[in-house]
This record gives sequence, structure tokens and C-alpha cells, in this order.
Amino acid sequence: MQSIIETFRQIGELSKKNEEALLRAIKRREYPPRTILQKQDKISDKIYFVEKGSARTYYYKEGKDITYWIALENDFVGSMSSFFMREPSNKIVETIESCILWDFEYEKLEALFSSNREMEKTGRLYANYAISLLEKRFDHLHFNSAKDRYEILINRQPEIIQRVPLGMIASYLGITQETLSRIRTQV
Amino acid sequence: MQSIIETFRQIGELSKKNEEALLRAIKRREYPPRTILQKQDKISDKIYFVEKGSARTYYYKEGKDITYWIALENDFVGSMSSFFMREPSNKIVETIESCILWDFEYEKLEALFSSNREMEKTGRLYANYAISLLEKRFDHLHFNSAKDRYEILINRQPEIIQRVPLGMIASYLGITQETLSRIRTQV
DNA sequence: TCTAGTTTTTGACATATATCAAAGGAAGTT
DNA sequence: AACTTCCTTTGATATATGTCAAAAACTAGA
Repeated sequence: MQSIIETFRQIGELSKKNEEALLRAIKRREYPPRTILQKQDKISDKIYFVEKGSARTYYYKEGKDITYWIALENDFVGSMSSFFMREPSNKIVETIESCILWDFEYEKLEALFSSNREMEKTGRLYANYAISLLEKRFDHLHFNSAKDRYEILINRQPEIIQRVPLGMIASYLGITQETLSRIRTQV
Repeated sequence: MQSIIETFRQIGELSKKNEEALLRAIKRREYPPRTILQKQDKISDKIYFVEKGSARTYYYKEGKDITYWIALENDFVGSMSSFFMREPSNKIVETIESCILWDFEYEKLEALFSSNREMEKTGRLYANYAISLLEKRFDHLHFNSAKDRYEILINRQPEIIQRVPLGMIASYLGITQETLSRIRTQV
């Protein structure tokens, strides 16, 4: 079974027929590490589901590279605001490790949603689920210390430390690399 | 024209018939200031659209009142994670000023989405829009100074300062009331 | 195995923001 | 007008985290 289908099954129900239509609409591809998937200031035409590997979205603020999102297996990555709102992306998307990704093209995805009531509903439910994830992430950042945020992260995704450079994790958590390094040794 | 219909029109298109069905599904009610709309640890059965007044969601962390969301006119407020994911709410919802709100009940809203393809789509588009708002809010908190966050806020919603107590605004911005007070005098 | 490049750690110091405590101001009620 | 209560400001000090610079530890090619 494709892991992407498993993931969708957890959110909404799809008939066999719709699962097949979904798989026909998306493409499974391999990407080397550090491949740019989305440039800044362009409207995003694709979002990606990570089957294997890791990827991130990031931007530059005062010359510094700030990671907004890190996706490991079975998570989506992409410039979501740009993709859904059809506005230029303020973020860059790139692979971190070597990846197997499922590419979702905007036009194909919208066509799929439009073709079919059940797909449309799954899309809505998935968006609601994403809202709840973002709300939780915001809560973590909102009034927790750097150390607490780090501990929340390693409890959920302990392997992230081995797989993703420290600087990316630090800015993802909203702190500098030096601070994260210090926190890490004292834990 | 109802402001709520105007707002929906900006996101998705609704037929006259669907606009009427929507208005039949929701209730317009007045609430006094500081009315609790949602208790903590209960699954949320309603979200609210603010026609007039202001409302917020908040929670307690180490005894301190932390505001997560502040809604003025033409915005939604509610415990969204709880409402959509059907899990106990970690937040409390209350009016700040005296309000006119449109109540959206979970069962009625789902029934409306299910009854009708166009409504379902509007629901999906609205959720996508909410994702993009949350992403922007996260970006503001992520690597901006307290002062920058304050300035971003007053540029967008200058009237919030007159209408909402400083302590609520401070925790909404992720800072203490004392710090916000100092920032405010030096601007 | 050596070298060059990248990533992580460490050190000294600077700064933003928090904390605790108290004083001032508003606003509403009797 | 005086009294409460709530909200905001101010002051003194503490603390977490950032900044800049350099050293150390990895990594991967040649």
C-alpha cells in the first residue's frame, strides 16, 4: 500500500475509485538532496508529499536563512499560502536529504476536487486538519522557552536531530544555532 | 446586505439559493461583554463570525492568561482545532466588547456542506484561506522583535488599541504587558 | 590519508525582554 | 465626590537569548 493513501485514509474516506484517480493525478519522483523545488516570488504550482527523505520551506530575513517548515516522511511540504491563494511565494522549498516525493499539481488537484464530491470533502477535511496542526505549532512557539520547544520537538520526532542540520532546526524553533547547541549539551 | 455574506463572497462564489441556505443555518445573536462562549476541555460545537464587537480565544499557562486570537469585525473566532477535529478545546472563547455574532453550529454546518457541492467547495476554499492567514501570523511571531510585531499589528488594525485591553494584546503578540507598555510610549 | 569545506561547539560579551513591586490613571457605582 | 476595581505605566533588577569570533569536530573529495 502506498503510504500516501494510508495518510489520506486517516483524514477522510476515499472509495477505491477515488484512490485510483488520486494516484493517477499525482507523480512519484526522486530528488537529490538540496534540490530547489520552489523559487521565491513565483506562484507555487506544486506541493509535495514526502514518502521518503526530508524537505523544508525557508526564507531569508536580514540575510539569515530562516526555516519555516520541516517535513519528514508522511508529511506535506510546499509554499501553501502561495499554492492555495495563487500569490507569489515568500518562501523557498527545497529537499534536505535525498527524497521520494509525490508531486501535486495545482490544476490537477483542483480538477480532482471538482470532479468529485468525495474528493472535495476530503480536501476540506485535510485543510481543517492542517489548520489544527498550525494552531498547535503556533501555541508551542507562543510562550514556551527555547528549551521547552526543543524538548517538544525531540519527543515527537527524535530522528530529526540526526537527519537535519542544526541550523535549520534552530531557526525552525525560532532560536539561533548557538543557543540550540548550548541547550542540547545541557539536556 | 449582511456583512457575513459579503465576506463569503470574497472567498468563494455562492448562488443566491446557497446564500439563503447559509443564512437559515446560522443564528445572529447579541452577547454582552466578557461572555464565555466556549469552555475549556469541552468539544466545541460552535464557531462565531463577528459582525460587531470583539472576541478572543485564550488559555492559561502557569496561571497566566494568554490570548491566542483576537477577532474584530468580519473575522471568525472559536476553538477551531476543537470544532473541526472534534477534540476537547485547550482554549476558552469569550467576547471582549459587546457583540453581534453569527453562530455556526457544527452539525448544521456539516449538513450544509454535505447538502451541496458549491457549499462544500466554499468550505474548502475558506479553510485554505485560513491556513494562509495562520502562516502569515506565524511568520510575524517567528523572527520579529516585540516592537516590530506591535507595529505590524497597529498598521493593520489601529483601532484594536482603543478597543482591547493592553494585557490581551501583549500576550497575543507574545510579550508581557509591561514590555508592550514601554514599547508603546517610545514609539 | 590529506585537504578543504561544512557544521557544531565554546567563549566573552551585549541586549531584549521578563519579573516583581509599586504607583498612577481611568471608569463605574453608590 | 469618594470608593472600588480594573487597567496601565514606571522603576529596579534578573534572565534568557542573541551576537561576534574563533576553535573543534565532522565529511567528503582528491
